[in-house]
Amino acid sequence: MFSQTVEYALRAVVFLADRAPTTGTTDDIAAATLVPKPYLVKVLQGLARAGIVQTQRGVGGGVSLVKTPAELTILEVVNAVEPLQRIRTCPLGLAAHGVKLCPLHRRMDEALAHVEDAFRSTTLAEVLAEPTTSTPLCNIPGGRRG
Amino acid sequence: MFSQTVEYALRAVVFLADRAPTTGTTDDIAAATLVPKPYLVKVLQGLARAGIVQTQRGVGGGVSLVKTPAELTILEVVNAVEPLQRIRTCPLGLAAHGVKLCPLHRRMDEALAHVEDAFRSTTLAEVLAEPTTSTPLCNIPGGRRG
DNA sequence: CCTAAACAAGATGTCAATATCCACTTTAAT
DNA sequence: ATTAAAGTGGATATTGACATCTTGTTTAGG
Repeated sequence: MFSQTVEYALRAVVFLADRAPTTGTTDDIAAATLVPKPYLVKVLQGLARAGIVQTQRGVGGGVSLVKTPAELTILEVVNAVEPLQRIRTCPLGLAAHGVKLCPLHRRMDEALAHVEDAFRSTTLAEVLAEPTTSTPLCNIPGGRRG
Repeated sequence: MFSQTVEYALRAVVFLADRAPTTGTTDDIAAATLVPKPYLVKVLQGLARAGIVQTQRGVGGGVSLVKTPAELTILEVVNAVEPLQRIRTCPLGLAAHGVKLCPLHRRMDEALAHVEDAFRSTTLAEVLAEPTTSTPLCNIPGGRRG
């Protein structure tokens, strides 16, 4: 349902949010998130182009969030790497049929809308602040759950 | 978000539900749903294996629903061709971390759960019965909306 | 200036989803 | 029996997501 790339982007952003406003190197992020580093680099470049993260080259450089975790929503991250595609016109694409969705596609789009809403109303800070009773599940060295 | 195959399967099933319990040939279905026929055939074979549709070979044969539209849910169709994959363990896959999800993946899974619930609680009959004020958007010749 | 750390970017490889093609089997009707 | 409609199943493109490789650019610090 959610692509690998979205999953990877979210992991990276959660990691960065956890140590915000400090920067992390791509090596740090790859190690913590278990994302293949060469691919992680591409994902991070996409996040940088979208203005989600900023990068600093050279010795002591790294990647950091542009916004604070409290200002950044899951939806922004998802849309940065792979825009959540709502159904806006009937996929059958019959021009004569106008823009209103048939009942089937209206239902499917409603499901998408729910996901979109849930993601829009959740900030990274909320994700990090959530009380967790279980053992750590995100591999953040030294993090609250790691 | 939803694959092409799921979209195609749903179109085909909606078409069949609209003319249930009459059968339709793959040519009929392909023409109405605008699904490439050779691929539609594969999708229908999957639906047949999953027990969603039944097929009849030979002259006068075709495809029809096994259940009535009132008994068949969108979720059954979706799961038949591409099971909706809930997140059951943290994708980081760290064995030592048990089975409870971290806050990030719990949120993602909640979104999936909402989609699953919406699909489970919607029958094909409900989709077809829905009042529609717009021009027809599913290309069902002679159908209520076509 | 020189070096090593660290990100950038384009080229390439891999694989599964999507889509098509073709030879075969089943079946109703004549 | 013969024929033509109609589904079956395996082999074969095609495409884009996922992943990797290699070379280049930026930058802090000595």
